[in-house]
Amino acid sequence: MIAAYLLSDKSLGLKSLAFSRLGIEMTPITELIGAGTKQIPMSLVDIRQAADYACADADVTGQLTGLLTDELHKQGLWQLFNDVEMPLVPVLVHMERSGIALDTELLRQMAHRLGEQLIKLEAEIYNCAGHQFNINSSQQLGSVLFDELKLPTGRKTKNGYSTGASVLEELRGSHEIIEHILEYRQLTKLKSTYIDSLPRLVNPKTGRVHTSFNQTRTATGRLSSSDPNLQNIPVRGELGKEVRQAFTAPPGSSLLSGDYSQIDLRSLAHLSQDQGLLDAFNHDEDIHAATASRLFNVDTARVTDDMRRVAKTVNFGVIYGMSDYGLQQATELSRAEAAQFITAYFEKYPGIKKYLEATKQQGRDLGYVETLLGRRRSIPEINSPNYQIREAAERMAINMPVQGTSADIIKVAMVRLYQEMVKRHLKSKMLLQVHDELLFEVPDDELDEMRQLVPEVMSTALKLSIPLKVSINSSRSWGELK
DNA sequence: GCAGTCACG
DNA sequence: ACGTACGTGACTGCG
Repeated sequence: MIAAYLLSDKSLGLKSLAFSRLGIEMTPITELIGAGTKQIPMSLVDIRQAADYACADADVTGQLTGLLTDELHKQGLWQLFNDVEMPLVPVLVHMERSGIALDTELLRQMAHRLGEQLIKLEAEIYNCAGHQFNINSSQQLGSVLFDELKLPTGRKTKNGYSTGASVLEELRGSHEIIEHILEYRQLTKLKSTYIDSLPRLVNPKTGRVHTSFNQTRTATGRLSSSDPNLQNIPVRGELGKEVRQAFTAPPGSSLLSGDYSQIDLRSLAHLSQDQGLLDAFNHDEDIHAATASRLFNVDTARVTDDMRRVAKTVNFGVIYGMSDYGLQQATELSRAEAAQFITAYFEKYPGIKKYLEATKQQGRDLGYVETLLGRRRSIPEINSPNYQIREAAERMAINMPVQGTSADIIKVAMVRLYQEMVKRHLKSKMLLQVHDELLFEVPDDELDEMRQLVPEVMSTALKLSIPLKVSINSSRSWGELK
């Protein structure tokens, strides 16, 4: 763990660490195949040889421990490692081993229904095009839309026309085929990635779906989830919610979720100490409405839905280092209006502007940026002479401390909650983490206690300059949680 | 194995 | 003048 954590790049495994830190060359187990060699799966290796390799692994890991521990101390990262990341390991083990129950019958019904719908959609698309083609091929689709049907071309990719959803959205109304394609894309995505795949992944021994939570994979300190990814289960739209309904609690229990409200903007408020943002959260205001009121110079009560929508986009955009062009693309605004809104935003929140500038400056001076708990991201390209590379690096530098501080917070909450649940001998299980949400399986007789415990621990995980607000919901399925 | 696309926060 | 919002993972097509 210590080696993997310090150098989280996935290409830097034990083998390369052994070489760079200890000068030890570790040879993989290979066999000769023709002219080259091929790695043999461990399951097929002779047991004596496997033992030697296992001992070498343990030996090298032991030798690395001292070196890397020193380095963590020198970089001020020991506390984060020792008090957060290491205690998180058994929590993630528990979550992975627990798995989550899946209503495969519901998914099979959906698969059948969507299959029939897709056949009809295909026919309509072929009819519009005048011939059959592979709708899943963006190359073929681009040729149908832009060469044959002569629709106005938008962005291009390196291999041809872009046919992404944002391009198609702008073509909506110009031809009947566009809407069919958008629907086709949505249905095939959900069907192939979730509805058809998930039932195959139910473990026959446990009858549940078990993900892997990757602790050393991201540049910001977030977790990721893979095989299957349970952090990107659909939620938007009717169909999305229906997929989520297939994630269920067994009889006699419920699923319970604790969600941080606006955690990234709260992280930003704390990091920047911007007075306006702090005040808004301290008064528990609707943050997007509060921003709208400032941007449009109207009372909060007179903020319209449209004004709030723009403010929400700007609030998120700021966390990502958005440009006027980016804001224009994401809204109905013109480029000039978008630029005006960004200027206005920083005038109304001067603390945020100062903070973002200081963060970029730290990146330039030290070569890295950091979160509330000192987690670092190296930003070597922030001094690049190439405008494009440098700007991209600045956006990473702006975003990482915010996203990473939120990750710090929820990780601490997970460790504390798990330890408290063990201490109280609760049978409830922590199942999933989705960046600002924790999902639990809770026996009926523990529901009252967990509904109190989860928000209590989540909201006090770290003490910030503003309250951490947590919403709590329980239901028989993930899709019915609101 | 990469490119394009799209699901999530 | 440049290209254009951060972080992920999975699926399909294609060479």
